[in-house]
Amino acid sequence: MDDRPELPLAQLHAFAVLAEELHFGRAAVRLGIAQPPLSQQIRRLEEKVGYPLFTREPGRVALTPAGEELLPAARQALALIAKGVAAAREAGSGRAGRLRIGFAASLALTVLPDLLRRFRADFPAVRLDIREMTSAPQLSALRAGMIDIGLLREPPTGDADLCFRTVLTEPFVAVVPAGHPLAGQRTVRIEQLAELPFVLLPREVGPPLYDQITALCADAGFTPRVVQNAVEWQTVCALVGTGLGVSLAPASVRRIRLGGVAFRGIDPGAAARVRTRVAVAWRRDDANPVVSNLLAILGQGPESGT
Amino acid sequence: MDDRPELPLAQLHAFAVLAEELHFGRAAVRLGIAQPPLSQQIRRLEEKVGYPLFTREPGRVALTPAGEELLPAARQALALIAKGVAAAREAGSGRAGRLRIGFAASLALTVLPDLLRRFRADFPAVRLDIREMTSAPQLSALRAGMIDIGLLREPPTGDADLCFRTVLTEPFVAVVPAGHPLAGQRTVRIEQLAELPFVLLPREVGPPLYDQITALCADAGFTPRVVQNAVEWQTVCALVGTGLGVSLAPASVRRIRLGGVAFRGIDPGAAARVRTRVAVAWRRDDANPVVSNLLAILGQGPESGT
DNA sequence: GTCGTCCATACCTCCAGAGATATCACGTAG
DNA sequence: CTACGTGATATCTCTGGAGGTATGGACGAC
Repeated sequence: MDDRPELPLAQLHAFAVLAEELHFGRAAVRLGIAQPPLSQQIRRLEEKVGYPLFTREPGRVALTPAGEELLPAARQALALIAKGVAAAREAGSGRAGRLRIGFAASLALTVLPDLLRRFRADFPAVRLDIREMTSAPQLSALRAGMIDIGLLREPPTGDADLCFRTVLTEPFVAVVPAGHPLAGQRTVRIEQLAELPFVLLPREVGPPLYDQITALCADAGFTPRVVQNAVEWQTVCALVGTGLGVSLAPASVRRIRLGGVAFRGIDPGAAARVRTRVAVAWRRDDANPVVSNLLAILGQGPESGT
Repeated sequence: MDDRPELPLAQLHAFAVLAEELHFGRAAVRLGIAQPPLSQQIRRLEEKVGYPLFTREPGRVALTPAGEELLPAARQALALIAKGVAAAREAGSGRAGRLRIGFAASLALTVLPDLLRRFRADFPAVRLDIREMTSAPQLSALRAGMIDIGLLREPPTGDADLCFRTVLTEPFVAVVPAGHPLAGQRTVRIEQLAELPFVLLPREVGPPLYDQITALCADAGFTPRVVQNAVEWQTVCALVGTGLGVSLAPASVRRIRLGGVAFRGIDPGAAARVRTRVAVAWRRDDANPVVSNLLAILGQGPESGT
């Protein structure tokens, strides 16, 4: 069984104030109580400590050596607790604390910067830990409590522990070497990619997105011949730029500025209307108010004018 | 009016223990109470903070961000107060604290070392500030609260604010140059000093002692012709050693080992029975228990065998 | 399903202590 | 001397909260 401190904090506060004023009357006024209760508080405290803390010679109140020893401890403890409670309230309200965000690399150029900027504007005291992760690891990191927020593509549906909300949807674009004949067209039909070598993300990085891309090809009557994998879209585009092959990618890869690679819209038709979804993910039972605050900001929709 | 903290320290303790155990049952056992009261304590604390501090998912208790912020503050504050109270008790009992001692230089060779050694043996945690001061300044320093204990010669009587207790008495000795004819005698009669130049302390350093010495001379039928003042007995003896003159000094100056100076007892008679008193002085109203402890040690009398 | 674990809730007792007012005791200043 | 300032004491009220027991509800293990 632990030792139990039996000093009410209120008494220590009275003690600290009296130690400053060295005058029962004035100290009582500062405390907002009458003088006799203050005398009692101090007496009780002295009883608990076991030794007098003040000398009361008529006319002058002074600290005893024992009081001298207790005073700095009392002051520091009071300050610590006041600060601790304030910090806890900040954290409790979501105005402060920590938020660990995992994001897919391709989003570093689109939704992420805007989101971070707006969140930081509203909650400057929240420490943001952002780390780049592909989609599948985000889901397990969320479940393990390693991150609080995930930003990923093509969220799975019907997850028991996790919630998702779509942040934006975007169509696919064809990624072709700049020198390739297809780069000369304004738009590309998916069938035109049928015979070409493909550069794609490995399926494990994000199965739903991979499946969506292969489904696009299947609808066009072929199975893409993947000659090269890369775990980031930046790399995929760079490889396409070397002429290694072509790819199908979410439209936001257009933001990647690389020489030797061209992005072309998909030709009108069913395929052009297929869009990939970017979603935010969080634990369904996460009570962290910082998470709610971030979701609220996302809920306001993208800032107008940007 | 000051802000008044309204967190009982006991609740913070319960919080800290629960934060370690993360289990209401075990934490309650450690606190020595039943589980429901602990739940209530935590609930009350959460109400006062305004936000939940723990998440209670069935099977697992965990800290919320707010609890995470509060915990270190609570821990530190509890430790601080425990230490502060312990220190106050040490100081209150006189086992720790500070003691400022003023002492006459001539006592540095006699009562002071023994006293300090014995006091430190019993109260090793007390910080001793010792400073050399002549008698008169000791009295004002005591009254002003600059020192707590004085060690001086020939204390005044009937002081309203200060108390004195005689620590030892000692006879006077004649201090003569080693080469002087008087140094050849086993004892000296005071009359034999009548025509010789004197080296003495200035009267201001300790009027009663000075008056006592001149009274000795007056009883022997002469007024000493003082040719040189020195504020410390060490210096007086050194000057006597140079042949400048002779002196009458408390016997403990024999401890001063200097070449060229001889100490000789006073010849039997009334003068040989005159003794100077060394006393300890303290404020009558001083409640500092460290002072009482030192006086108690002095009260035991000098250690036998030394 | 049943049991066991674990925390919350409800309800009760009880008292320490916070607060107030009135008064006393003691010094000091006029 | 009286008046005032200051702190301690006496006495009362009242309530917050600490503690208990009994029980409920949710979940997990088997």
